[in-house]
Amino acid sequence: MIEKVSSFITESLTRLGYKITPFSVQSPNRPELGDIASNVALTLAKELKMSPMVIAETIIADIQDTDENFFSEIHAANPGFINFRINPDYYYSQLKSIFTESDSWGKNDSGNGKRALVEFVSANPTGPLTVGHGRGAVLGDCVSSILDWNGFDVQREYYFNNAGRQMKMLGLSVYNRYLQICGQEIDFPEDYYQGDYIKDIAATISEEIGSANIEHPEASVFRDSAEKLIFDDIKKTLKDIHLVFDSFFNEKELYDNGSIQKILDDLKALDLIYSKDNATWFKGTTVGREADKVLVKSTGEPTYRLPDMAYHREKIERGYDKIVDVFGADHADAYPDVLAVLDALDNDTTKIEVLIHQFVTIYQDGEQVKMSTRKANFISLDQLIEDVGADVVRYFFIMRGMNTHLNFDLNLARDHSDMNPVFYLQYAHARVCSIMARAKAIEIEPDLETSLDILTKDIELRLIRKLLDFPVIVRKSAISLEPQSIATYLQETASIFHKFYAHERVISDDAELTAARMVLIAAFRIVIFNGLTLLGLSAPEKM
RNA sequence: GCCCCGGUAGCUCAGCUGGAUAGAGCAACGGACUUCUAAUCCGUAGGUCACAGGUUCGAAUCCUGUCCGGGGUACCA
Repeated sequence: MIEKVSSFITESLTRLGYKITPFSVQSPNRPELGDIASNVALTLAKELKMSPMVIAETIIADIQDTDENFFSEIHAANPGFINFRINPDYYYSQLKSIFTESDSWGKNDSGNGKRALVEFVSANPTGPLTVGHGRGAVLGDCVSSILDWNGFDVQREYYFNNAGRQMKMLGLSVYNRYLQICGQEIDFPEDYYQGDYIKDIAATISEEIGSANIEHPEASVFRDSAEKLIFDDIKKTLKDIHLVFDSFFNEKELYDNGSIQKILDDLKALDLIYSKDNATWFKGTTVGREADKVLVKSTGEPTYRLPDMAYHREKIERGYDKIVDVFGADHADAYPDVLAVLDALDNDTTKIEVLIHQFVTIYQDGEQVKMSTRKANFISLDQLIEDVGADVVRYFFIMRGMNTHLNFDLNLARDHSDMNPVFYLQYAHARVCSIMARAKAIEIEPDLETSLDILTKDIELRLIRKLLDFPVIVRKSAISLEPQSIATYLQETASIFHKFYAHERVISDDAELTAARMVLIAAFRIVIFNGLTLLGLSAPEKM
């Protein structure tokens, strides 16, 4: 609809010989002004040295010439806006197309089947997923769905590293707990993993092997069992939050296939690395970065940056058209180095889009809970899901913009009452299903042959217009990659429906009106269902 | 010090590629269940959009500076 109005204006400008400058076409805040408004005359005023109102009138006169009964009214308003009123017949016909398209209403093919890779979570198997991981998990999943709805061929990938220093520490942490279980009095080192899950793993190992490995801190059983048990736990958590990855990528591959070495070789060929203090440094400063960074430590181990670089190059080489990374704010400083190196190595980094989400702060009983995998006190994502359910967790994580700090009030989330905004959406769906079930029982079903021009009440037209916005919202979300916009839209749409419900009856003695409203609510059900589905939320038929 | 995010109603936050009178939920107060689900709806009240400049016909939105809060600034990931 917006596109349609937009092209009417553009055609008119061309006919009038006006220069085509960027202008807005949107629905105004105040509905009484019109269905669609444009500022085109205001933007042209300076260029044409004419009064905006005069320009507006000129354009209106010209547009009316090409009118195809699409507009019911066009008028100019101070200081120079053009307000359009759309013929309700257009809305009625569009409403029916919602019904026809059903499950695919809202989808578009602007992605044109291009391949997109979304990398997220990517937690190493050193402990259970935290609430912080949860935000990235849900965000990444919803972003993937958004791209999917916009016609991309999407792959969800989890990147992990099961080697290196962190894993070594994990093995030793388990070993030390194992010693304690075997009855030895030792001081558990402060910089080891403190969580209770380490004790559980140690206990499991002790049951299997007894005290056989007391003398063998380096025995692979500690590290390997820990990795396996923790990864199993992570995968269970992902499943519980209804998240399915298409691929898990092990950093080890990058060593095995030589791509890490290749980054170093290529950088060396470009004279972008040097040795200092027995370590290998990247010349960040010569490519515009603030500081040089170590890529290979004096111990010979790479820092995390190096495999990240190799991994991103690998992703580009795999041929994706769009590569999305979802990181927590703690990674914000790392990715520019990665991009800088890829740029220097002549890779197309415009394909890479990095989404940074701010931290999650958990409040419990009015008190802030600090989270750290290494320390004992954190609330795992798993516990959270068990507490409040996957739908609530998912919704809480995407209902706020990703770059604001998220205050997650546990007590509120646990509250299964009307405080919980997820239920507002789900209740709207359950309600509409209930009406439809009731209607079906008396053999009334939505019928596309129904004449809809009886739907003239303000609340009905508001609802129709809102429903028709859904594809626009989906399309916009592909640009912002911000699932919150979908959530906000659904809240607004559900609100209009609830108001409609409270004031008007669907099933009544008026057969004509009943039939028309059946089409309306069937269309609403499709929109709310599709929106919930897009966000990975369930759409219950009863509550 | 430097970098990144944020500062909008009592609280949690929308709105931010500039548009017409700044919105929602919760909390407060007052109403609506013999009715298709009251997990809902209606009403009242609540604002120097952190502050100061600037750009513009027009700024919560863009620019600069200041203040406050969070995060980052490792040969940890």
